[in-house]
Amino acid sequence: MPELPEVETIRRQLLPTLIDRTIVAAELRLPKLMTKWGGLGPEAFAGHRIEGIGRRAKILRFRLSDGLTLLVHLKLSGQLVHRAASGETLAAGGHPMPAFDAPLPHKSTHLILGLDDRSRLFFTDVRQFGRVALMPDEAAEGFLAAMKHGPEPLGGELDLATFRARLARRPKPPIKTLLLDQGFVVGLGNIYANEALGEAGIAPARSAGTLDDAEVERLDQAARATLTEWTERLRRECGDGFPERVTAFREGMAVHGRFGQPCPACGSAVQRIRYADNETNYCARCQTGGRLLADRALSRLLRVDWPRSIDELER
DNA sequence: AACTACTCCTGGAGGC
DNA sequence: TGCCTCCAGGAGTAGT
Repeated sequence: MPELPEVETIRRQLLPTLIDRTIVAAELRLPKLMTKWGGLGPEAFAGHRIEGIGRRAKILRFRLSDGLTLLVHLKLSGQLVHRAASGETLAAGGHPMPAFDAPLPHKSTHLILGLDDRSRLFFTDVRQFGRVALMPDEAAEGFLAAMKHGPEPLGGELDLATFRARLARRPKPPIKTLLLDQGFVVGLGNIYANEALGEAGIAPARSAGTLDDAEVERLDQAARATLTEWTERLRRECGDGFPERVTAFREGMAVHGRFGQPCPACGSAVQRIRYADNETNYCARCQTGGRLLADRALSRLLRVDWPRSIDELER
């Protein structure tokens, strides 16, 4: 569930409470958490100070003293909670289950880092998809480079020319599939890809190559704007005391998770299709790009549930 | 080479 | 109440 806005928000939450803390102990309760990505074992944590927290794509990158890097990917259900010795939650983010104020460690807490002020950082992940790796800096750089991530949408790395050029290289796949591909552009997951397509008014099943110049420009704008706006919104929503809202907050979405509810723009029911292994919500009236028939033919192949109202829309 | 389908997991929701 | 099935959805990998 955590996509770029959530991961970026967690990074900002954790930074002030973890910076300059030294790790004094580590307890790894689920070995595969650290073996899937390779790197050093949990015994290598002790004695290293946290000097910074960065981010590449959806991966948190902790810079540790003595040339070590800690990589953390929350995947679908990972969560990080920083608790003071008193039990007070100092910072938290990621999947909101278990609740951020629940007793820790939880049965799904897989890694606990003890810090020099007796606070602790808990990594909890009920579905065990998350990954943690501790590596020398150069190894971490190589590891990240091998992932061949696309450009970062926040911070100016992605612009219209770049977006257009990358799109032109892959004209065939459905545009939604491209947006989800971290090699195309990083940061978008199912939620924000749905929202970006909604904002741009482009049907998710269209082949990328069918987008005209204006649509490409709208999508480029929408992708960056969606991620930027939600990052800011989460930051504001978090404020100083509501970290549980980092991922729980979903009010204000136009199409994602709103199957059957009225599209905020035109009022027709938000539709649902399934492909690329996930659920896509979109408004069939606003997001056609004038290619409704082509979309419908494609979507039959993709086991789409078309609404009865679609025939009315075509008239 | 370029896509798509499957896989990793478990808790919660909904049907009966 | 409880059992079953489905669903959530990042991303690596296997298959076509």
